[in-house]
Amino acid sequence: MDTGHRRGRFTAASLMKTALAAALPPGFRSTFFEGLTAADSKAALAAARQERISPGQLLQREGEPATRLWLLVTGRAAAYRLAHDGGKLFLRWGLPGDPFGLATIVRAPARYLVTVEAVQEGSLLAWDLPSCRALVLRCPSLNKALNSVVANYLDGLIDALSARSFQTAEQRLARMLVVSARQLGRTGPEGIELDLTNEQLAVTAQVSLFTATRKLSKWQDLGILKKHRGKIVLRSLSLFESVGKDIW
Amino acid sequence: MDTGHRRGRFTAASLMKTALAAALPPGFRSTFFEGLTAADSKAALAAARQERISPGQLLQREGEPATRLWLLVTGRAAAYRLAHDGGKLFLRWGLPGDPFGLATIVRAPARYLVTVEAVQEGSLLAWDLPSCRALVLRCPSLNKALNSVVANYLDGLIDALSARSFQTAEQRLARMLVVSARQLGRTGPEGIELDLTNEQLAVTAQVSLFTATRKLSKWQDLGILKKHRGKIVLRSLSLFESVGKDIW
DNA sequence: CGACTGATTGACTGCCCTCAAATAGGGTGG
DNA sequence: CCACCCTATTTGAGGGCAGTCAATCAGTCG
Repeated sequence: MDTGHRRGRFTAASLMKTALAAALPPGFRSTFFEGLTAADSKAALAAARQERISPGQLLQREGEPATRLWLLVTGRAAAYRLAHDGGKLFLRWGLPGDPFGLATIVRAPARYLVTVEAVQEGSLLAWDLPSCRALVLRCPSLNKALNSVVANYLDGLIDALSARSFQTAEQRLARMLVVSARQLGRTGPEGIELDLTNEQLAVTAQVSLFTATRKLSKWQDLGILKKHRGKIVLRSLSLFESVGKDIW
Repeated sequence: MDTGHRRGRFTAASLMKTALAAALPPGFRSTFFEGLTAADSKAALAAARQERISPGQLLQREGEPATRLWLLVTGRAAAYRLAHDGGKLFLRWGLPGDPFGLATIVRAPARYLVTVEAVQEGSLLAWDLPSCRALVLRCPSLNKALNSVVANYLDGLIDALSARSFQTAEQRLARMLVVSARQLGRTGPEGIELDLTNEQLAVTAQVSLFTATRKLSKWQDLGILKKHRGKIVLRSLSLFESVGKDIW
């Protein structure tokens, strides 16, 4: 069990004493814990339950009563809303440290706003309803932190709506490449590597699979990116940033 | 000065004693005050400043430092985001009782997320930064209430994005007619009356002015609505509701 | 009776989606 | 190592929704 002494600002020795914390990856950080005292964080961790997740697994379903708050610990998740015909409206990626199920605390009546699905193997940390209530009672500052998180969602959503309304398919694709690269890109020898299939990119950029393929091919011909199966390598972000803006 | 004794749940006699409250329209209600004690509401009112507004006036500008929280008291406002080319991305209507400038409390650093413009004569009630801080200190429950409000914005935004992505121009128009009718419709002798120009409707439904005109004409020919200059009369909401859904 | 703003209609255009069909990568079992 | 399968990807042809542009008509107000 790797408990190496990293200098993550949150993995204080005190936390490492709990059994659960020992199972957390080293260097694990979450906006959710920022603003909580170490003691509060410890208490929160003690009340949480850990769980493994697999690709395709639904972590919460929109419309269902919100009964738990959870944190993605490892892996990747996707938040989307379902269309009536079963289509998926991609909203955002979930990465290690991202909180979900905020509706459990925030809304009344508490119902999940979105559907969240795991897209990689991983694990999460969950609090049931009684634990949530205890948590907010114990930490009033939590509400303010949540406000901030939700406000950021708002901002991102407005951006997405703006993109969908004013930008062309090509611009949305470029924008999504940049956004995704920032979130889930690794720096490799030839540029920024992204584990995304054409289809995933198409869904996230709100573009048909075919136009996504065409634009990617075009960009590959131009030499500003390289593709393999299920993987995209961007030579540089700035090129795509300039396409994503609608300044020209 | 009309101080008739309505049974609005908020216009308690105690509030009416303040000078400002006397200037409030009778029956005035706001989600913002729900969950505040009468004493807190009174204190809040005492700290507020009232202001008149006129059509076209910008009440807040996206990106600018958020320095005040305010409540629309009378009139109508529109919240939108600007595109780079000056185009407007309509987000929602503001009606009497609606709070704005929540970023002042919620975000750090505090910057307005959206631009808000008055579209009718009216008035607002504003709190400056010091008053805001005092208010949240005095009323911790405010944070929870704000959470709820912001979560509702989120929900509405996701719906809008969903509509923009999965629905046709016609469906979006029908949906927007329903949404607008609920918010600013009056019940008249021939149906629900809406003060909207074709252009306003087009902007709110994210449709070009011309397609809006065409669809409205079509619906008028079908006899399910009637138009005058700057005014639309819907015979019944249910017809448009069924168009708005994408069940068929 | 102009002047202005709002509404209408037609013709044209283009982005991007749909559908069909073929190709290629990557893993598996024989 | 090769045959095979399944999935990801590519490419072309065709079509439709809805946007742009231009011109005209119709209320309203001074």
